Amino acid sequence: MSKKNKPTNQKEMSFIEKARRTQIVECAIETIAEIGYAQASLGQISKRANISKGVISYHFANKEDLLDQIAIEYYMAWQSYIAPLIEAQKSPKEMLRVYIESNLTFIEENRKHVIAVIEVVSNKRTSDGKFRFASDHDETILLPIENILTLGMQEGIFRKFTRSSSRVMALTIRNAIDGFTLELMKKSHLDVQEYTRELVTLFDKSTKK
Amino acid sequence: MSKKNKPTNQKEMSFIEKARRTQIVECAIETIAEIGYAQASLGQISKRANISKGVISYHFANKEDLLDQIAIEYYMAWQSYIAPLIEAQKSPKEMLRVYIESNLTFIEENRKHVIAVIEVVSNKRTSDGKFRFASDHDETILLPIENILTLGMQEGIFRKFTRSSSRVMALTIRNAIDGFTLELMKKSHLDVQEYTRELVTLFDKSTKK
Amino acid sequence: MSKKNKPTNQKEMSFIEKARRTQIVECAIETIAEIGYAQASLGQISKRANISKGVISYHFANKEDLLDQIAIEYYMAWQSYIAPLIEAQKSPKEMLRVYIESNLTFIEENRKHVIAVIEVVSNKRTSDGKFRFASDHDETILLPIENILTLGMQEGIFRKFTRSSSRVMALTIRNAIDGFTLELMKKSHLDVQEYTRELVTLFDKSTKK
Amino acid sequence: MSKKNKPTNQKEMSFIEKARRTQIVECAIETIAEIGYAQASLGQISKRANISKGVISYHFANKEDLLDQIAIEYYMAWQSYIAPLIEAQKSPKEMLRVYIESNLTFIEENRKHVIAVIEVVSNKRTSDGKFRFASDHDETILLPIENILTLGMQEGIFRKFTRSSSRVMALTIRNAIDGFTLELMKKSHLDVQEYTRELVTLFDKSTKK
DNA sequence: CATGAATGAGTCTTCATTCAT
DNA sequence: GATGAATGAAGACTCATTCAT
Repeated sequence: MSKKNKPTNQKEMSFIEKARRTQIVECAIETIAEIGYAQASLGQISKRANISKGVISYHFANKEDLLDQIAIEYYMAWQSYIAPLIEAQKSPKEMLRVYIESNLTFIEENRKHVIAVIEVVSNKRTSDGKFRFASDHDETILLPIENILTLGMQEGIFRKFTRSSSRVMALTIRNAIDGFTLELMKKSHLDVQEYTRELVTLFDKSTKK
Repeated sequence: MSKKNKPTNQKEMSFIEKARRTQIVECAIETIAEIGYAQASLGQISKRANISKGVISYHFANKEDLLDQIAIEYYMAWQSYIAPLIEAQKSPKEMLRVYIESNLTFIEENRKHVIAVIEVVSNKRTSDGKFRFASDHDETILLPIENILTLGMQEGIFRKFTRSSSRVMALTIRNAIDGFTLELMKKSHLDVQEYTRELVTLFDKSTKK
Repeated sequence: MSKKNKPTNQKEMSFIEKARRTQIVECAIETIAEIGYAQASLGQISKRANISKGVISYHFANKEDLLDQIAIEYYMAWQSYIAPLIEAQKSPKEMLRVYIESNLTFIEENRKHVIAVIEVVSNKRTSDGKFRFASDHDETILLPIENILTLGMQEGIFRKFTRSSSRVMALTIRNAIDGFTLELMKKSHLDVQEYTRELVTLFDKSTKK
Repeated sequence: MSKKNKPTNQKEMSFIEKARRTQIVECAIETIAEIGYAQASLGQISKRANISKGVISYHFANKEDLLDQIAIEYYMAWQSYIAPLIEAQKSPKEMLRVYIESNLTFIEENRKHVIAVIEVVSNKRTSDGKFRFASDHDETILLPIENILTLGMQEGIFRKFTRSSSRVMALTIRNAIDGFTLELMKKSHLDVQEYTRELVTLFDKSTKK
């Protein structure tokens, strides 16, 4: 069955098929993290995977399909790691702290994957030059943060946020987290604990009443 | 005389030479901003400049040279716009406010250039896969912010910052500013005034004693 | 036992084997007729047959073997449809009329198969670039027509034909019939009755004394 | 200037550009005639032209553009050879004779080109599997023949033709001529004079009153 | 100075074929 | 018998770079 028509339909995939795809995606992540998006050709990826170039084409409709998968898998792993930790918190303040902590922990433990996702996402444009993922990002990434802010405001713990100011706040938090990834790329011996503590303090202060 | 040996030595360039280079750099910026780093081939750039592909090769040692120039020119323009405004301020608090304000203003007025620089910098790696600009970034971009923070701390206006916490603070401020660019790419009708106000408030609170 | 050694030896084939081959050949015909010779990969054919690509390789020595089979089966079906109708005629004039009529009828009823055969035959070359089927064509396709012409000449019904002129006549008749197929491909609503009548008239006149 | 936007706009082409294109088109013709449409890759063509593969891509937007050019150039050469000869004739009967004669002569003198055109045209399909050139063919190739037939009928020299019967007649004439090309491919020592004479006789009889 | 032309390495993709299960 | 998986060669096309004019 061709992958052309249902590239992401995992329901009908055999176990071995899923394993292969996962392996290839992992190699793609490794490759992008190591040599960068621009240099990460299918040839480079297949070389690292010790497979023939054709295997990738066999399991993925095209390069875009493979690259998308990197983002999709990452998002799912991220989601299932972060969400329960947040939900376990009672106060918005704790939620925000845990959001920052868990994100940084997740990033540290999945360095290469995060790097690869960032490269893929930031290089992804539609044929008319517009960015893809733009609208997705707001709904799936920012909204949860904004919800925490709104909750904190309603409970009287956080300062007052308008629509627009909670959006800027959420963006800044997210940018701080994403920026941490880049910092981690440059300095692999970064003290994550400390970085986390500082960010928590910073946003604790900036959200306080 | 070929540019091979002295690609960035502007001293010996004739006026016409400089003009040509500037024109090409501008077209490169335009091109990258419009269609993205990956699609911005020398062919595309020369097409937008209405010149032959060879001209670029004549004036720049290679593509990398051209791309670097985008970052260099941007940094210089940025520097000469921001620096005097900061220096005109008396208190660290005002400096920080002006830093944020002037950066956002500068970005809004140079959208395409900023976008291009971000694409170039984030895709630039050395042949062994490491990021270039990494060390530059700390000294030229972060240090000035850290200096403001240190000053504010010494004057007793800002809270206490350790080496590491002022670094995280500076990074977060910078990430907020850079992130604003991306937001501006996605939503061109963004209210810059408002965004600026929110960021100033946010970092005012987070640096306060 | 692999088909490698006796790809066309139908004697030793089991019933199921024959059925499978027939099914695959039919799908190949369908595919070529629909998307053209160049696009008709084994993948496309197997997709239409709802079988795996490997099955084709299992039942046919190679792609060429499968393609040849299309021509062979067609020729046999054509032969057994046409021959008895011709033989049932008494006069050469009637034979010619029936030849034309029966060919056009056969073509109309086997559109896809004819199209596929034409595509296969016209794209088939030996490794040194020469056409295959070239010599076959003369003996199996043209000779029967020439025989009718000779007969008609001997009986004094047709005009005089030399070796060479009966060959040209036969070729022209055959070209008219094959050309009808192409016309049918372009205009599926062609009035076959009418087309037949015109051709019969045309060649009736051109063979008359 | 990219060939993408104006692949066939010959007005703006320099002399040297036209020469190169012509040379490449000629090599493409040679290649297709020799090894067939399916085997005629850009690599094969460039090899025969003793140029790098990239040169073809430089001068033609894509393979289709090159292949189309073969047909276009042929049609123009054919047109300018045939048309004046026909127009010089006074009676429809002579026109038909000259049409057949000049076509066969032209084909003999441009064997390879004709072969290439036939292969290109017969393999050309749109993305949905339909033939291209189909509608063109009727207007540019068949109409002129039909006009001769109509004229002959009006002058009382030819037998009566309805819309549909003149179409079939024209098709048959054209098929005879195109079929001659295939015959010439198979038997290069064909006596063209004789073939021509036979065809003229054949269609003379079949159009007579 | 500028250009058009050419190159050749490299990109993604397709495909006939093989093979272990 | 049948299949999914894998291969590797070949395909068209892109592009940074070089060079003669």
